[in-house]
This record gives sequence, structure tokens and C-alpha cells, in this order.
Amino acid sequence: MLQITIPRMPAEHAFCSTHSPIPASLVTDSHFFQYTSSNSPAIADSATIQFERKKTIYSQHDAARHCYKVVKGAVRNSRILTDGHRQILDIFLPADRFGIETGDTRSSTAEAIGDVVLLRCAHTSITRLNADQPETRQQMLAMLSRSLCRAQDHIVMLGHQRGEQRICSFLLRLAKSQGCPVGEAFDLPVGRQDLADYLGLTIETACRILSRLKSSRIISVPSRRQIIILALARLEAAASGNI
Amino acid sequence: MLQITIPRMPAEHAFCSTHSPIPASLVTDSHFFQYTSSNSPAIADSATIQFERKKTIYSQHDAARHCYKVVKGAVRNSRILTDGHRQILDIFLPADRFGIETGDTRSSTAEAIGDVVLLRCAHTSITRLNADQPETRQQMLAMLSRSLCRAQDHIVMLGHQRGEQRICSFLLRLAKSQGCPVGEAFDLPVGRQDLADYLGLTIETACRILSRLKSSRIISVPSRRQIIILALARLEAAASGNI
DNA sequence: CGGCATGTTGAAACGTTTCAACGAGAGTGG
DNA sequence: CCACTCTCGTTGAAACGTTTCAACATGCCG
Repeated sequence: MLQITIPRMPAEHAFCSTHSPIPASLVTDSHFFQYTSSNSPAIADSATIQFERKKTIYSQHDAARHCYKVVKGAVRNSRILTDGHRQILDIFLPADRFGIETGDTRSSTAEAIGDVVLLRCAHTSITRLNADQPETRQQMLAMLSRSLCRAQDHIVMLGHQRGEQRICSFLLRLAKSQGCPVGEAFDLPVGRQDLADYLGLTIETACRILSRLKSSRIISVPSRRQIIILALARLEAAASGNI
Repeated sequence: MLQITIPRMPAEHAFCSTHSPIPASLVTDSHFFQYTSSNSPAIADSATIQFERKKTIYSQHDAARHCYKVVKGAVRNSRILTDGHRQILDIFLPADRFGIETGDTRSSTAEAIGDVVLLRCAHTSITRLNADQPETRQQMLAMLSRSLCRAQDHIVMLGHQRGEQRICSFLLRLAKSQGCPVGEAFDLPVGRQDLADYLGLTIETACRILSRLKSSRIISVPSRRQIIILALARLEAAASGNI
């Protein structure tokens, strides 16, 4: 099922601004928990893996045996509902970690949006690291805690914001995470359908809102997958619901 | 600020069906992590505490020093938005645990809805327990993981369900958690405003939907805080969006 | 080039919010 | 006991935003 290839050289991180490149020889489980590289001892069964566009990283109801860290690309975490619709729970960008689960089976599905490079770490290694290293333990909890906080942000967005606010907030988050200055284009890592499914809208509504933002000269859309912020202040105002 | 009283006898758990009563002498941090009582050794600085109706348990931006387990009553976990609105992130019922946070400060507020009895456990004790006991470590992760899963359920609800589905799902969850048979009344632990803020609706919409369910004889509402399910199958159908 | 997935736009139907008015119940004090 | 007040819940009508269904446009790839 899983489409795993060990890449020759995982050193280039084109989309990853907050994450320093890690030499292949130092890619270990320990790195999984670190923001910056260091020279801690190597631990077995860790690896960088690649997934092609649209491949499933894990599925709902699968056994949960690994967790991951995004090196390059974007991953969508979603649930399929009984009515066939899909809700995207989170979108993971470079430096985000995901896949910790304490139940035996996955409660959601993770898929590569474009081509993706991940760092993978076995849950068994984590348990071992947890036993040995207090700071890893802390990191684990912090990771889950951060996921929870993000889910709560998402709840607030879906519970109390209109479509326009949701789109604007999301664009701002993306621009920020890519360190993109005003006036320069940044990548939209997802298509319109994913955008809509993440924001709890239909694809048509998402489209219309983007068109409206374009025609009010708040953003420009040089290509389907790129956005330029033209008026940051107005975008921020729209994100918080003013006018 | 905090309204803490050590109760004489925390043995009666009127609202708590899934939770076995714990003798006062055995209320320890270890109990915090257990589903059923046992005779593990007592550990210091744990306590049952009470909060009166509407009192704050902790506030957004407070230092995070304790976590809690509901013994009796209901707690709402919410965020106040910049526009003054409020989103309720979760409602904790007996046996639910909450308040684990790895950042220094709270990202949300917890308040007693009615009068509440809680078990409290210091984060420092948790760190200690984490170091000593692998199974506590596992429980901690499981607790956070369960919170995340609940938050994701909430996201799905807000992202893809209509008002009626949200209300029906919530009523079903409540009836289930109280082990209430069809035809008997169960408590609605929250008022209409809280119901609306949890489900991402206005109070008027929540009201109208309840009235509609009442007039279609799916539920009956003997008092403001009580519900009787008259037609379980139809309530379940409505919860999953079938007509 | 055709074929297919993806994105865009329009108009009507639908659900939710808003604003406003009114009702029901609990607690207080005369 | 009643009248008063305050909070909480209920209902109506118009305004608003979103969805639905349909048609059409764009880009990509064999």
C-alpha cells in the first residue's frame, strides 16, 4: 500500500524556511524532536521517505505505528464523513510534525498533496526515547499540545467566522509560514477543493471569495497556486471581520 | 481569585455514572490517571476542589500549573474572540480530564457551568509521575490524544453539519454519556447560550431547532434543562443528516 | 487535437443571523 | 401574597451569506 522510497540525498529543503538542512548521516529519531540540527547519537529505524502527489501516507482505521515530520511539500489530514463529504482537519507544512496517536488505529487519513518528503519515526522508538530522555518526553507532549491548540483555532474559525474571514486568515497564515514579504508571490500549497474542505466551505464559495478579494485589489492571483498580497492591512482587517 | 474549598466528603457522585466513587483517603494524583479506583500509594499535593456556578477555574493567559478531572457537574472550555463573541471549545462532564498544557500560559478559559467538584493534579506531580511510571506517561499521551480527537470531531461538526444535525448529535452524546434510556429525561448541563456557543450557532437558531424537534415529536422538553428522547431512530437520522 | 481534471461564474433555493418584541421563571422586598 | 426586577428562553420577519445546480473556462497531458 505505502509508496516508500529512501531518497539518495535529503539535503535540499526548497520550501522549508524555518528548518535547517540536515546531512543524511545525521537524520535520526532524535532529529525528529529537534528544531535545529545537532550532533546527538544516531538511533536505528528512522528514515526520510517520499510520497508522490496524492499518495496516502496512512488511512483512517490503519494501525498507528509511525509519526512524521514534514521536510518538504504539504500533507493534508482529513476525515471522510458518512455522507461522502470530506473535512480537512489540518494542513501540515515543512517543520510540522504529525501522526502521534495513542489509540491502536488512525482516527484520520494523511495524504501527500504534492510530492512530499517526510522524516519518519516509529512509535516504538518514541516510547524508548520517552523512557530515556525527559526532554523528548516534554517535546512529545508539546507536540500534541500544539496540535490541540491548532485544532482549537480551527474550531474558532469554523464556529464564528464568515467565509471571507476564513479565507483571509488562511492566506495570512500561509504567507507568514513562508516568510513572504508583501508584494511577493507565495505558494498556495492546496487546490481550491482542499481549500474549501479545510475551511468548511464549498469550492464555489471559496472561488467566489478569492475572486472578490482579487477584484477589490487586496490580493492578486498570478496563477492558480500563487497569491500576492497587495494590501496587507486590508487583508488583516478582512481576516478579523472589519468591513 | 480561585474559589477553592476542600469538601468534607467527596464520595457521592450523583451525576457520574461511569466513574466509581473514591474514598477520600485514596484521592491521589495516581487516581487522576485511573478509570477505576485501586490501592496505589498516596502522593502529595492532590485534592478535590469545588467551584460555584459561573466561577472561573482558569483564564486564558494564566500560568498553567494544574490539570483537572471532573467528578461532578460540568465545565466549559472557551475562548473569547476579538469581536467579543465566545466559542466554547469543549464541555467537560464527569470522568473527563482537562487542563494539560505545555505552554506556560493557558490558551483558553475554563469555567464551572453549575456547581462543580473536581480532582486537581499539579503539573509538577505529573512531570514526576512521568519520569517514574511508564503507564502514567502512556495515560498522559492518551489523554491529550483523546482531547485532540474530540476537537477533530468538533471540527467535522462545525465544518460540515447543519444546525439541526449539530443539535441532534449533541443531544445523543449527552444521553449516551448519562446512560439515559429512551423515554427517560436526561439533564442538559448547559443553558441555551452555551449550547449555541458550543455548536457555532446563535441562541435564536438553537432555540428554533429545539422547538422544531419538539413539535415534530422527536424530543420533549419537560423543563429548560431536561430533555426526553421520544423517537431515537428519528433523532439519529436527523443527526446524520437524513431528512 | 481531444479528453479530463480543475477552476470560475450565475441565479435560485436554502439556512442562519439580525433585530425586535415578548414570555416564563426565580429571587427579592414591601 | 403580590409586584418588581433580572435573567433566560422563545418567536417573527427581513436581511444576509452560503449552497446547489448548471453551464462554461482554463490548463495540462497523452
